[in-house]
Amino acid sequence: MSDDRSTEQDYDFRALEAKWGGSWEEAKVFEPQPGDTRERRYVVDMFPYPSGDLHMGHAEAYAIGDVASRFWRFKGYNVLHPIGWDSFGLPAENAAIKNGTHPAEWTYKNIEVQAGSFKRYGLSLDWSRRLHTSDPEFYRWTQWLFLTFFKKGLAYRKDSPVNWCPKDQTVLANEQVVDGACERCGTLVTKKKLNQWYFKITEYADRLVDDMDQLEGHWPDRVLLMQKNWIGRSHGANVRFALEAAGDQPARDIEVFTTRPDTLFGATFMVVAVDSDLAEEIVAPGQRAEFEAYREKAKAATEIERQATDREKTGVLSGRTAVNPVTGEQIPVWISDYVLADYGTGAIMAVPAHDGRDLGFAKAMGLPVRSVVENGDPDPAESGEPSLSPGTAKNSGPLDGLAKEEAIAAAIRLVEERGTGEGTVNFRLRDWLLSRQRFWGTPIPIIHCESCGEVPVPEDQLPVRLPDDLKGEQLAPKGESPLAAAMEWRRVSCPSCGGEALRDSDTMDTFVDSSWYYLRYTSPGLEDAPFSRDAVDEWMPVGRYVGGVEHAILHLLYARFFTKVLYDLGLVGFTEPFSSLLNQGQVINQGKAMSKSLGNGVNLGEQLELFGVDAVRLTMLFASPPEDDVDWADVSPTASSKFLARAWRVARDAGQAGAAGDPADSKDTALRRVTHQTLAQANELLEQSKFNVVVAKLMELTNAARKSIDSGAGAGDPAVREAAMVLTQLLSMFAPYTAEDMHEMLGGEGFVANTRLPEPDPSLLVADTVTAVVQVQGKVRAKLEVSPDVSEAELEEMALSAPPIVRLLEGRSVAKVIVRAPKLVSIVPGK
RNA sequence: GCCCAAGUGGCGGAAUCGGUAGACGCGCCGCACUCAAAAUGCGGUAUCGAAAGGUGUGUGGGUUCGAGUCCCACCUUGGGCACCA
Repeated sequence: MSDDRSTEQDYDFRALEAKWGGSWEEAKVFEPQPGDTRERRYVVDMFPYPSGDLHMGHAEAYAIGDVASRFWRFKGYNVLHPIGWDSFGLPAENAAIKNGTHPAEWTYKNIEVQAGSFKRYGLSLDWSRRLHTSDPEFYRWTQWLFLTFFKKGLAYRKDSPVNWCPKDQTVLANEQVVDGACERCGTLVTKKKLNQWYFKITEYADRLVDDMDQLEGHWPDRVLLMQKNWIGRSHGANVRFALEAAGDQPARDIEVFTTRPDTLFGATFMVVAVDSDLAEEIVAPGQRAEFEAYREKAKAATEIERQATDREKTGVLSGRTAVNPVTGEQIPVWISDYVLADYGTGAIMAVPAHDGRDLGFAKAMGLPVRSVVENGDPDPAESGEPSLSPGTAKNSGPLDGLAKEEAIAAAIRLVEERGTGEGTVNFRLRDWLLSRQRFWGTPIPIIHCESCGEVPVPEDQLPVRLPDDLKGEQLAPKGESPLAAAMEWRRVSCPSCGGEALRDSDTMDTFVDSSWYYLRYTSPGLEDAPFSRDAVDEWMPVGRYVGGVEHAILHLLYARFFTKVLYDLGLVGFTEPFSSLLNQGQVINQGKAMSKSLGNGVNLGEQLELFGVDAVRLTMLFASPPEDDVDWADVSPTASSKFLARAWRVARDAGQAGAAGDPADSKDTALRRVTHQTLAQANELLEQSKFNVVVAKLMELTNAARKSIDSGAGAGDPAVREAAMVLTQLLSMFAPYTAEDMHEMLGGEGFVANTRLPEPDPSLLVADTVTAVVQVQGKVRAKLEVSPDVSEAELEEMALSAPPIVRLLEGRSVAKVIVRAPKLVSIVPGK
């Protein structure tokens, strides 16, 4: 039994961090070099927002990206792994208002703090490509891209009721409204009619769904599913119902969208959304007073109330009658708030027998219910439950007897022949509202001219810079952008007619910035374009994109949309930006998200002080698979520290023993096997991002090497040296400081980060004996040590003659023997 | 309400294809070193049983020589969507 603490020199993470800190950046270890022709790989971590210093969540996310990046470097790829900051956004503005300063002050101060922490954290980043979205050199190109979209007709302005956050005093995208409240501050969102800028993302809805095929298996299934549901593509038909003339109101059509045209014969009334223009247009004079009262009531209901799906249905008669185009029946047209104005056409045909909501309304208003699907369900008119099971059409004239899918097709043909409708596709997705009435964002580069309308700022006048003399209170929200009041900044001459004109005073949603930042990394400092086509095509798509699931829809959908538009414009040669996505879990504490109010926050800086960078990184990665949450209360950075010290001592001892010679000559083939198997397994596990298992394998390798040093071949054996070197390389992905020191102690040249992983020796991957299991009736009854290339016949023979088996089978016949050489024999005894 | 994912020791978690369940670590127990402790090292640790042996991957069923893994139903937890016609 030996004690490996015998030398006075011992593991000291503080000394290591001091010794190796900054050396990688100085030596440009992680900067791709021009002219490097090796295959490229691109690793991007979702860039941080500069609020305060890095926290535990960052520590996990960036550790994950770092292992991926270092692994590819070890495999010999030319790897790009950049960093930047998502540095526009509200918190900077709120801080500026509070402190009477400009948002840039707070922003860039925080960025410097975070950059320092990133460097300390030992990440393999290329610092030369660093970007900040709030830099004019960056947002100049955000503006250029906006104008490019604008010229293509993909950016437009319209008046519409928008989500408005009364606290933040800004509009919100649909995606930023959660349960009727502002995603950021939790205030209940109200509707406000405003003139706003939109990106026409709906034009790409089909491709955003279809191109997910490319991502299947490379993105988490749930993210793809969430996007699919969010886009909400549904196939169906638009059907026009003739609205009869009444008084001096002329006849016209009401168009509805339905996914169930097969139930058209069961449409016994229609419903128009109360807040739609259509309701306003068609309501009969006699019903107007009642309608307006109802509309006021509906408006007063909060979004939460309106969305409660189980509340009693309400509505008023429009006083008008429509004609069911297939039955010729006259049916009443109702107005209700259960129909959405901004989905489909804002009006529906109601088939109460086969739709729960329509049935609820029919029951409330005493309207007829007619079943048109034969499916064995009880009659909804009596049961009060909608009949939803698939079946065959009935009471439906020409459709009778057809199964659901055929009936749908036949119904579409029917309305198409009669010119009263057609098959169509509808989406839940709405256009992306991108303008914000706030200061700290990319100014929208449009000039409004009385005579010329919306005029793009000429390219040579970009960027439209934010004024830097607005401070503190001047930035306070007033319901319109703080820029609106900066008349000196706004007043310009029209680029088209030279007359007096005003700049657009809104800024862009920061998701516009993050929709293309990963492209800019490929072309740092480029002055005449946002990125070079050659550079993006060389690096893109991103081979490993790491970030939280909270961006499953928003950011990732927008970035995919941008990429498709840029592809159509010929600016990039690919249609999907991120070919592989990894969602890391959260770092929590005691089963709950860390928060000030719970008082369970863990401070990253403190953890780094206590245990060191390497131990914290290792703890994060060993705790669980990267996509699972890490509960800091369940893990032990102390244990990581101990392991690192053990590993470090292995390298120290091997280094001090000064081993020389070919590992192939070592007698310690057991250790060599472990080394090469670890190498092979680590390769496979890293490919699958199973970092926690890789760490377990490294612990086993460390233990095996320790054993050889203490009670085997000894520290001077070349097999020990080999083990120590492989350990050092693999460990460097997780614990870069410790590993650089181990590399040096082992007499390695330069940085371990610059080495390549050796190929495992295939002859060492097969053991000289394997344990074969003998099962009787599925239970393990004997184990045999056999050669890995034992024949099936031999193995069967050995199994049947093994004493425990012979004993068990005494007096019984053998019905069947299944042999899977060399691992298993399964015996089925007869009666 | 609809859709999805996951349930494995005291804990975090392992387990290519259906083939020895519980790797690795934490915690705990014991031992060595020490005056003692810390640190370090070594050993043990699913469960019932003295042992032989039995039982065990949320529950109940099924397929199979063999199921943590596949199928069906259910329970629980987490997530997404939520009057989207």
